[in-house]
Amino acid sequence: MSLRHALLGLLAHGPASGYDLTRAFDGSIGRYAWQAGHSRIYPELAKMSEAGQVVVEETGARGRKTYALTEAGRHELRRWMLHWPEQTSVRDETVLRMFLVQSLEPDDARRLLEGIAAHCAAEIENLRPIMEAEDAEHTPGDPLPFGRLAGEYGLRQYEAVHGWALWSLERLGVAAPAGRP
Amino acid sequence: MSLRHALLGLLAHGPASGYDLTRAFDGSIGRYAWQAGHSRIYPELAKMSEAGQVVVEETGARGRKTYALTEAGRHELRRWMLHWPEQTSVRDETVLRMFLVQSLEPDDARRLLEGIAAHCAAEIENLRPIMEAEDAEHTPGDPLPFGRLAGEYGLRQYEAVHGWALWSLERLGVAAPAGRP
DNA sequence: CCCGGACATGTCCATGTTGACATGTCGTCG
DNA sequence: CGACGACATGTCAACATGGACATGTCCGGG
Repeated sequence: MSLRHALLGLLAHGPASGYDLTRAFDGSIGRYAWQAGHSRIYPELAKMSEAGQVVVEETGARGRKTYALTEAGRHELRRWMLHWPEQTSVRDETVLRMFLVQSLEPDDARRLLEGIAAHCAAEIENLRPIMEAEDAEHTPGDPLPFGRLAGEYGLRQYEAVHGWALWSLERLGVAAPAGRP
Repeated sequence: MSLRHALLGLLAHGPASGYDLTRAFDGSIGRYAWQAGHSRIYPELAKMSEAGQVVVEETGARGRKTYALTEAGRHELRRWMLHWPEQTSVRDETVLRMFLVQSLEPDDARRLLEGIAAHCAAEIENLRPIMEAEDAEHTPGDPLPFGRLAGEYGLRQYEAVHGWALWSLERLGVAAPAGRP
């Protein structure tokens, strides 16, 4: 049921077409939070329209339909954001792999953790300059660029995983290539 | 397709029945990594058995079937663990909410972030003593208890989210209850 | 000895999701 | 002016999933 809320949330910062929303899911939201292809987005927008949560604000060239939130839609988004259920839905392949590291032979585990650490380090190198550039352009007092919080979240996530991988290597007792007694 | 790998990974540290595996999913793996109920687990075990990745090692009381990994199963688990696809499957309601914080009115966003920070702080309070107790019991040199790495991951995750929520409150300019000029 | 709760396995259906198929338009570059 | 790539929307079949339904067993306490 969360696809609907993802769409409501994306529409909250301005009207968009199904195509625009599809591209949004190609970005970090699809990478870290929730995946969706156009084949689910178009029918869901239609259902949301039926439910009165969005309206077709404008019909443009090539059949483009620009959707906008209604009051009901905004209300439903707010309700969902502020009302967290006890158990939320999670399905994350990456985290699953981390839970299962200990099912590997120590040698494989070491290689995997080293790979994770390297990958995180690379992503951090990649993300940090983007965030810093965004902050440099930003006038204090202005609203933050949409996605700035999400970007920071991603960065801190990578830092946490990086730290975890290094800690795990040490705890597995295979991280001392320089050799200790 | 990852349910299969979750089951293979759980079976890697010892034979278990469908019932045992169901209970494993009630724990932290189901909370942070991958959810599954018994209605999916039993059929999946049957299919895995057909595929030769597991075998019924023992049939006990009450129709209990204890499954064990085969060589093929272990091989498939290893393949999956070491071979990461470019795009992994993610669907996380909590992260989605974090991505959409900026779609709320500033006042709602503040309340939400404060709630997140408080929740994380509570979970950290809860988890840290468990980890410390486990470490105190642990003899250096022995293999780590299964799940120790996962627990550490959860702890660091909460710490990261906690830090992010506080940072976000500050960046939104609503975090100075003591008042600055 | 009987009852309740934990143990234990399964099926079924409505809904959610993925990937392939299908169709057509607009703008631009050669 | 023709081809190509990006824009744009949709459907459908196969598969995954979650929750309800269904069934039966073992064990300990009253």
